[in-house]
Amino acid sequence: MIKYSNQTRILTAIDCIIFGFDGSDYKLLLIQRGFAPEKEKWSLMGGFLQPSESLDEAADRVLKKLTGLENVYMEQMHTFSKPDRDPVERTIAVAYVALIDIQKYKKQISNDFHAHWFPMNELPNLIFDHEEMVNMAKSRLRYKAALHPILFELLPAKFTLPHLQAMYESLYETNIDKRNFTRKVLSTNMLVKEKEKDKTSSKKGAFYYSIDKTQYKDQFQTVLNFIPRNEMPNANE
Amino acid sequence: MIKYSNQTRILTAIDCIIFGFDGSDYKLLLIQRGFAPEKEKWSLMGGFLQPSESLDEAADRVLKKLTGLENVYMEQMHTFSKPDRDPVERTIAVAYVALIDIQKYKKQISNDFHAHWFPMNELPNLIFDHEEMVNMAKSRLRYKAALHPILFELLPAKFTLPHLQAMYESLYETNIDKRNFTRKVLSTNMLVKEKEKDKTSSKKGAFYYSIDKTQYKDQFQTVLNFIPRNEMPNANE
DNA sequence: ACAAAAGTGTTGCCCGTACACCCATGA
DNA sequence: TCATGGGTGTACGGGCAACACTTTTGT
Repeated sequence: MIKYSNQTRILTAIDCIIFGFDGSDYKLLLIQRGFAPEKEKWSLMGGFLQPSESLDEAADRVLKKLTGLENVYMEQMHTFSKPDRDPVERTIAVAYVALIDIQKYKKQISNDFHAHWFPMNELPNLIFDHEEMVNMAKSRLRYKAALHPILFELLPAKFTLPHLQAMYESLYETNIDKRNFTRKVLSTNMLVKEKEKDKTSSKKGAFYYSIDKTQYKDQFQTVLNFIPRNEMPNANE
Repeated sequence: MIKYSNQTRILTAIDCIIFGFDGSDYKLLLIQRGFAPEKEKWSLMGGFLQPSESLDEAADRVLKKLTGLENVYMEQMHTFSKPDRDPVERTIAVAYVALIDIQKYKKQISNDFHAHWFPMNELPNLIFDHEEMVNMAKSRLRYKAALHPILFELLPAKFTLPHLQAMYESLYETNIDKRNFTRKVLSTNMLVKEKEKDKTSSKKGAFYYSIDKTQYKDQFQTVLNFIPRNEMPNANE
């Protein structure tokens, strides 16, 4: 087969920005690079695009290799391309953002990569342009979560309303009135009240809720309003 | 310098989805390919990423080559990567969306590419996965324009309120109450009323307005509400 | 004079916000 | 019994949508 002539072929990398929420803080899953350059420095989990796979497949593969998880919420964010972003040789990097239930991950931890969950405000220095990727991902998450129920992807199967609210309050660094928040969230019909309570964080105990997946899917695209108008973030682009 | 070993290097293309608005219809600028494969078929304007440029620079270069325009509103949309999307050899394509004032373009037309503006509902068949790109771009434009004053990028320096309203009505295929629309738009302080009128589309004539660029930049990130709630589009991802 | 498009105000309703007390339980 | 966090209702106000007539001017 004839090829395009006189064009430069370069490497394509995938990097995954993996968010989790532990009940009070957002965390990022980072690895310690096992190969040069920048060996042993902290980095996003990544890999190179292989000949027979699409970028989405590559991202799934990379995420699974690190966490063991499949069918995780993940979407392509942005492609980074500064000519000198990788000092070894020219590489463009397609960044993916994944939101995972931090509990699920804990069971599947693979130690091959020296992975570690870092709280968002205590991130180590990262290699290459990975900090830029993380900053963009944070800003996009804030933007998107203000409009769509995307943060639910970070929750375990059963969670409490205070837990959910803490997740929003932490992301927007604000306090939300719990009566208004509860009313808004429940009015979407996306939550199902369970019979059991979570007694780990109070004496009275807080009822567990779970997601009504049908409602969730139907309403995922809807523009919501869990965040008071004044606290709305800016677009990032 | 040492390179990464055993990894596949592939071509990276840039494709530009170029939107215009002629006063009543949205249009897309397409070219007739001058080289194989699919020679003479209609296609998005594109090119290959060169060794010393970033993707943004490549997109600017490609857009300028076709239209002569610089400093145009353009942003990276998505990277397409199906292994067989280009039959010649594996190529990933980074799609950029540009919004241009169709009047400006007319003066600068470059005939090298047999370019033509097609109305959005009369698009020809496109090569490769370019239709998928266009569909995603349409859907993202609808989403983003419902929240941010991005469509102003399509307007000439002076335009009328009926012109502006037609642009929104066409994109959302809906009728908007002109009293409510005017009030909302003017309340942003982004528009400056000019002294002259446009008499081409009515006997009475409609006042020209222009953009207050300071206000526009300040408010670009704000979440707006020109579109009635019921007509709000869905997210696309 | 009439046709065709531009311009302009008011009302009602709904949604979003502010706000404070009681409940359940373990220690 | 008391301390801790969970759960609930109301009233007010602003913003959004619905709605129709007058103005201008070219023909």
